[in-house]
Amino acid sequence: MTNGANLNRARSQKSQVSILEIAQAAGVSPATVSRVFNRPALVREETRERVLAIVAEHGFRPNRLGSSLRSGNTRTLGLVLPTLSNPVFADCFEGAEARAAESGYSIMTTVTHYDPGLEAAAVHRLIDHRLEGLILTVANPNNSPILKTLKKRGMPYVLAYNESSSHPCAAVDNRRAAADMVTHLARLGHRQIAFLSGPLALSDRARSRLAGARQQGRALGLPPVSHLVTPSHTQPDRAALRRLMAASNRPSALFCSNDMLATAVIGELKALGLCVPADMSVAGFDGIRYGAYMSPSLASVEAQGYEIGRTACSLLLVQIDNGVSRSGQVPYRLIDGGSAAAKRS
Amino acid sequence: MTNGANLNRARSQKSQVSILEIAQAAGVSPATVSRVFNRPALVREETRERVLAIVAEHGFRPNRLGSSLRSGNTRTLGLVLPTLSNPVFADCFEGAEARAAESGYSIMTTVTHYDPGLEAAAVHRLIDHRLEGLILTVANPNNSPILKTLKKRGMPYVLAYNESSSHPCAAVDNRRAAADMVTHLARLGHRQIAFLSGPLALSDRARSRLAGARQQGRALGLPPVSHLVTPSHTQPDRAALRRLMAASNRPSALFCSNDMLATAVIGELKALGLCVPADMSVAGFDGIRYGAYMSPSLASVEAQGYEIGRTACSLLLVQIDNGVSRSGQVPYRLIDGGSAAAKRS
DNA sequence: TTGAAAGCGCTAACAT
DNA sequence: ATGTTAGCGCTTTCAA
Repeated sequence: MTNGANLNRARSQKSQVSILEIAQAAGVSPATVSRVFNRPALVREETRERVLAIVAEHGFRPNRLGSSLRSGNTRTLGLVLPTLSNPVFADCFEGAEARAAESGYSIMTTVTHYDPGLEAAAVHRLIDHRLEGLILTVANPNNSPILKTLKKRGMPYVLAYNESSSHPCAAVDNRRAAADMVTHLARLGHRQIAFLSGPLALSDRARSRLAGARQQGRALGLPPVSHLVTPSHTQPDRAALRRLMAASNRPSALFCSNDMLATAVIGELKALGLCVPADMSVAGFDGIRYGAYMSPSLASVEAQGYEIGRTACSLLLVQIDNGVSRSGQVPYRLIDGGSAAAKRS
Repeated sequence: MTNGANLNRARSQKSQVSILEIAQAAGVSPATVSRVFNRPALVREETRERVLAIVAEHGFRPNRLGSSLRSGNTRTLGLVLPTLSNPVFADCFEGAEARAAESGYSIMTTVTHYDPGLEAAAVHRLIDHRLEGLILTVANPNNSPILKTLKKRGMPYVLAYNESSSHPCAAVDNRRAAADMVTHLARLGHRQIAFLSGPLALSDRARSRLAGARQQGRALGLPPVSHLVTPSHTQPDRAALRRLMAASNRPSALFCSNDMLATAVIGELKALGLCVPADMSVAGFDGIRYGAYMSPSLASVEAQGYEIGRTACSLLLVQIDNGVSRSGQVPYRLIDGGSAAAKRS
């Protein structure tokens, strides 16, 4: 450990070219070198070129730490997501990162695995790096200690996927989207529809989608949409699923709160010897690309993660720049996949 | 913009509790407060508690920028991957992040979309943040300007997925794994095997896998394994695929360099009216979880991304600590999926 | 066990 | 158009 520290010091001494050495070599003041990087227009072209020549010669790059400490901006954003294993969040990362890079920002990412305890620790680890803002998906925006902390610290943030009227966010209209899916299932002749999800306390998206599904069920005069809670957000509870299938008023369509769950449900149903969609229609939510390659292809609601990430990042950058915090709604689209088909008697 | 800058200043003034204010409030020197955070054992318990009380009262967290600038360590690692849309890389992120968090490190991630031009720019954006080390997947480690830069700067790094004898890396043995898949296909009765991939120049994994496949083909006395190059690493070239299928010595098995490509190939074959595996066996590489849910399930080689990420991060942390750079091999496992079945005549 | 003082690399006022 | 100076928040000798 001591040894390691020594090595580190040795290493960093090598790269001890600071703005000062560049200034001396170019025969100018450090301030001028700084200007060359930050306000090149203020420097006479000749001087600028002389400085840049020296800079190139040394392979010099200004140390952001010094700059950040002095000027207060780190050009770094934080991204806090439940997981990247779910492609919809991976896409969100890509959208956010692409937008951030366009404005010269880098992104520090962390995942919470839907664990509110981890959420807090992870966010603190990020905040300590003095990020300029945060994009995050929380369990529940109405009761999130983290959001309170951020507000108190005056740290700009935008929610992604979470919908909220009291916080800036980038999301799809989950209620309406879920309602549309129910309408779709009803058109296919389904009346007994069950909604499957993980614990609602850990995902307000699941809650909104369930609410939208139930509301639309009522509006269409269907029997109440039942709700099956599985411990995990991505894996169905085998026993519960079996009970559901054995019930007398067994549903003819399962609407799953996300595509990973829907995919796993289809797998389980097959394992139970049932055929999708002949014995049971299944629909998901998110529109992950793999859904299209499955057979039958997955019926779902496409909520483009890339656009959510990109929008959230744009909103965040505006907020950092102006202090104006707005929300944005991202469009969705029903995917008419083969996993949800006309009901057979 | 000016307005925005003012707002920013107003915001940051609020959080102007520095170690100095804490020191004054606790009646100690700033050095002591610093010790409470970094070497608590050196501080008398009573003093420590007094300081911690004040710290808690103010919700104070030390500014890492100051600390990093002074001490030289940012507790931040960089991660450079081709894309996170491919679940195998998303898993890699999760493995690396989990390991990093265990040691108090945060991760800055960027994606290159297999574009060597982007690669360089992205890495420079990261380096400027004075990361302590980098985990990266490059197009070709033997001829990568970035790796040269890193070496020159003395920045610790570990390759993920890339195999190399001259750079530290965490990867599976791609040649052997591909050879094993060819053996598997041969056992199923296939003799004419084609290998599909994107441009080899952009992925040394594809190159190693092709080499392993060809070598094993020869060893088993099969006809030469042909190679079909598609412009994208994840999407097959429809026309080329059609030509391949129409050829007189048409292969009976397609070995794709990764699962995303394999998935898309299966989709295309279906679109051509062909049945997998009856008309054509298809195998992939990576072992993404969705493969198990497809029907037929995807034959593949599982190379756990999570483990690759985790291993790479462990190796990197050792390197940062000791200066000792080692490589690690991650095990793989053949997945006997239904998409590759016994050859029918 | 604690404090005083210097300075990490940079930029922003202010001065010229 | 450029230089001078001070200091961002912290840690690290060195001294007491």
